[in-house]
Amino acid sequence: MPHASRSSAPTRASHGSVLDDLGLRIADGVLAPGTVLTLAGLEEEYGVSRTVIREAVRVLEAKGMIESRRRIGVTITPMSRWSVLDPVLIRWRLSGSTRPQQIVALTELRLAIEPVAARLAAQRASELERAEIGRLAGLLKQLGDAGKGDSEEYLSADIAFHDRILEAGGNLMLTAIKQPIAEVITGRHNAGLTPAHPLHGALHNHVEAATAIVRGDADGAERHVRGYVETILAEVRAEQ
Amino acid sequence: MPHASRSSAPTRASHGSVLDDLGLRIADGVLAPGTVLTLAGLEEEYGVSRTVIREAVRVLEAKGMIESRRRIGVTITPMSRWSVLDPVLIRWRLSGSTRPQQIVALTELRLAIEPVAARLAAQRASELERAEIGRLAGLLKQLGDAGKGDSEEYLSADIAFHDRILEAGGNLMLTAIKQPIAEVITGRHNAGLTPAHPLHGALHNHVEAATAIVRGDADGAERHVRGYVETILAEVRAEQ
DNA sequence: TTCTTGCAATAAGTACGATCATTGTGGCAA
DNA sequence: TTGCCACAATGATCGTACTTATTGCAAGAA
Repeated sequence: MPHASRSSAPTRASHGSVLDDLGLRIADGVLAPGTVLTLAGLEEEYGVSRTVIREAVRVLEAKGMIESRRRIGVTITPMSRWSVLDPVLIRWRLSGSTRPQQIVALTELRLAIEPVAARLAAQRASELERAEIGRLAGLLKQLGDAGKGDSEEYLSADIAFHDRILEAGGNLMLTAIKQPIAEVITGRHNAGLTPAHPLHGALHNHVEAATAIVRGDADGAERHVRGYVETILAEVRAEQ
Repeated sequence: MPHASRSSAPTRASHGSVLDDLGLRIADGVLAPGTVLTLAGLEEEYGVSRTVIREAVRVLEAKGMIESRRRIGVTITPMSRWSVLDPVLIRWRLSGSTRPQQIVALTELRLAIEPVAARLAAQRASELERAEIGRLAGLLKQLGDAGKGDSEEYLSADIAFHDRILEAGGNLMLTAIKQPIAEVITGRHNAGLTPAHPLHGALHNHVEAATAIVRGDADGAERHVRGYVETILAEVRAEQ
């Protein structure tokens, strides 16, 4: 028996919602790899036209999540072929049941990317960028010392700090993980996982990293950024 | 006057070829950010139906390369919003006029990812994976010493070596860059940029990295992998 | 029995025309 | 000048029809 229609009322923004729902279900494993669907079935299930289903399927296919073959249908592909760095896919996986593992995987990715971005930033950042990174580090320190590590202000300064470093690295491939990182930071903040008084070592590393970037010390920048990402990684691994 | 049709003969595999051509033109800057197209115009230009154009547009939209708005048309978005880690987009950029910059950017990404993957591999790899990595390093050494650094055999062993390390790291987000890396390695090989006698230091680093992974020495693995990626980075920067 | 060949069924791929929905723009009135 | 409103442009969705590739199965040959 086919699934019941998921949208009793005529849905707005069909493409987006179908894509999002399908993507979520696949990313979360509800539709396991190997599962075979048909366009006709999806058409009925979502109560939308062929066009909408096809476009959603094409997008998912472009992300490597499904494979469409004549005479067979639409097959969910094994996770090893997914474009796991795709921002949208990362969001889907962060909102599914595998969120904890995703956060660890993403933090490992941060451990790879951020120190190198910091090194490049120390070499390439403009004066404006250096000043801004220094300013943000000072703000973080000030807020942290004042016991406001769990405030909205700290959160936005934290995100901005990491964003500016990634940007100052001057390599778009390194800045590409900005958004997922911001989402993880925000998620941890909203879950109450960021203490009012940040760990002294981590805060110190932030300030030192900024100082190193400002004065063009590539080794120092890399080392201190690695230092605080390792702190975060230890935390998220412990939380799992 | 609209462009002449690009396909006089009724094209096979319409979706793929339209997507590829459009993606290439955007990635290469032939269609610059800000350029506005219309579905009708594309339909006529490629001589295919709306269905095909729409699906290609959706996929490019999912990659952040274009934005489709009613009453306006389809606009090429600024590069800062592209999903530059998308394997297909990387391939497009590697085959366009910006190939040299892409190779440098990708190698900087390797400098971030591979050492961390090697560290994780030293901690997590299975016995089978360790053995395979050791075997491949031995093969590379043997071929390199024999002056076969420019052979097909060396090329495939080199790619396999890097792939196995990324896989053994056990983090899909780190393995995601396998394919682009392989393409760059292959491209440099085919361009005659890999010498028959590989640089002694680089070869040594490969062997030492493998040894470190085999014996579970995370620091050593990370250090030696970073060593040879830095060598490669210096080379590709010099080639630019 | 076993292998090849061809037919038929299936489901995706492509095409087309109609209609809906949104939104920028220009005109008109206050 | 300002603000409201109607119009038109264009993507979004729909439904249908036709095309093509793939696969399974059956019939026939070896």
